[in-house]
Amino acid sequence: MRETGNAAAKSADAPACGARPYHHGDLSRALVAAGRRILEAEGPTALSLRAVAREAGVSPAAPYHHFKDKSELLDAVAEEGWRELGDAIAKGRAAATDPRLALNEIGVAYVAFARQNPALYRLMYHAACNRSMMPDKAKGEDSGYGQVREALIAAGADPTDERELQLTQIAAWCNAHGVAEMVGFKEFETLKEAMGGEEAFVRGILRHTGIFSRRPRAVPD
Amino acid sequence: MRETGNAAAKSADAPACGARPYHHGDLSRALVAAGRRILEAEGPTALSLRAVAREAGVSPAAPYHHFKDKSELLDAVAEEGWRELGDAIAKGRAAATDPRLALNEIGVAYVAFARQNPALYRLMYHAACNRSMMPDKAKGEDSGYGQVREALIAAGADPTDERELQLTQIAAWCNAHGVAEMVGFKEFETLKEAMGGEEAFVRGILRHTGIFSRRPRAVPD
DNA sequence: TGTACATCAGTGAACGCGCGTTCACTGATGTAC
DNA sequence: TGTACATCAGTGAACGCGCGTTCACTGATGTAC
Repeated sequence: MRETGNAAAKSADAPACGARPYHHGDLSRALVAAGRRILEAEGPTALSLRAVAREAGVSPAAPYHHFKDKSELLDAVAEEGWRELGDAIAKGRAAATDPRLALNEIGVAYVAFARQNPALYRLMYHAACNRSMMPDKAKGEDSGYGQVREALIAAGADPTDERELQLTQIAAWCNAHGVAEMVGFKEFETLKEAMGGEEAFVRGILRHTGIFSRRPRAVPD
Repeated sequence: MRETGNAAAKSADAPACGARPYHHGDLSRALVAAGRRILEAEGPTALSLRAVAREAGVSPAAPYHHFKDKSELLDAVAEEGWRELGDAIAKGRAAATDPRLALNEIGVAYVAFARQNPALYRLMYHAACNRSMMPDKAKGEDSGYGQVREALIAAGADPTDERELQLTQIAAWCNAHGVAEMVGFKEFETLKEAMGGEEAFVRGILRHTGIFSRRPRAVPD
């Protein structure tokens, strides 16, 4: 079942060697990757510990050398998701020429990520629901959440009014989450096509949620 | 296990009789109710067909006389949820004195419902994800979705621009969904308390999502 | 009003399944001397 | 450089579990005559 002639597993901290060692070398990482593959291909209900081990070509007991239990493995998958979401947002933000439009691009990037990884996104949401909202790494400046804050300030939000800033930040995040989860509904298919595709549709919705098209000061829209 | 001396099951279409008949009389309804109870008490993972039958005091095979399979039963539970959400929204809408504020009250009522029935709300969302967005009953004028549309028009939205109206309607729904799902995050606990409770917090977020505090024409906020 | 019988809505035992987790084990690795 | 040994990271068989669903059954109901 195990193909020993495979490409070498790439390890980050263990010394990288040419041939895949008997001891997998980076099973921890491989399991997370396998989890993502299952998530994308077969959906969240198929994401069992046994399935992940199977997908990674390893016995069902092997994961226990790397994760305390199933939920710890799932957390690791979710954490990778948060990291990637942060990257996607950074990319979207960088693509905006005018800082006032950055927030809008962040929204589009957020929704796009969730749509491209729907099952992963659900898992991330669930992981965030329990314990803290997001893993610590997703709270720093370069996290998606942190970037929204910076983009808001860059767009003209008052950085001295902490409460208002936080509320706006939360509202933006809620909006993006809502759009991300609902944009795939079949009900919207007709309108989506009439508008020339999903991205245009998403932009249309975001445009209506005030916050993403916020201007520095009240300006008639 | 079955207590035959119980209060009579109340049946809507079968002739109501004093003592609970051997044939349950309204098992279909009782199963849906049992499903809701499990959902609220033990969460969505506990919602198995067997658990529902158990909760209803009936053998695991009994539900098959009323529902094709598990998912049909779950759909019935979700549909009841959509009906109740519609009612909750109507109540919130009616509570607003000024039609311009109705949309805001709808948002608050929506979020409150989702927060009071979190597991049911998730189930509803899932049921809507597949098949059509919501059961047919949830699309009429008195459905939550339909009411948002009317409230928008009452608040001054242009009823002749169908596309814009639809986009606004969708945006409002997305916003409410996003807030409903994220407002419970532990991360927000501090801010929530500082604002004097969850409702104030929710109103604060909704106020920032333009759409719920929309005025007939552009007015500085 | 009484009886025969079809139909309905239950029962409870059984099926096969995949799951999370544990266990004693073993092969490979790396370190001390 | 060679050997002994502790440690690490796998194996595979087994556990008990609850699940969805099927099955032959049976008790209650309602209708025809």
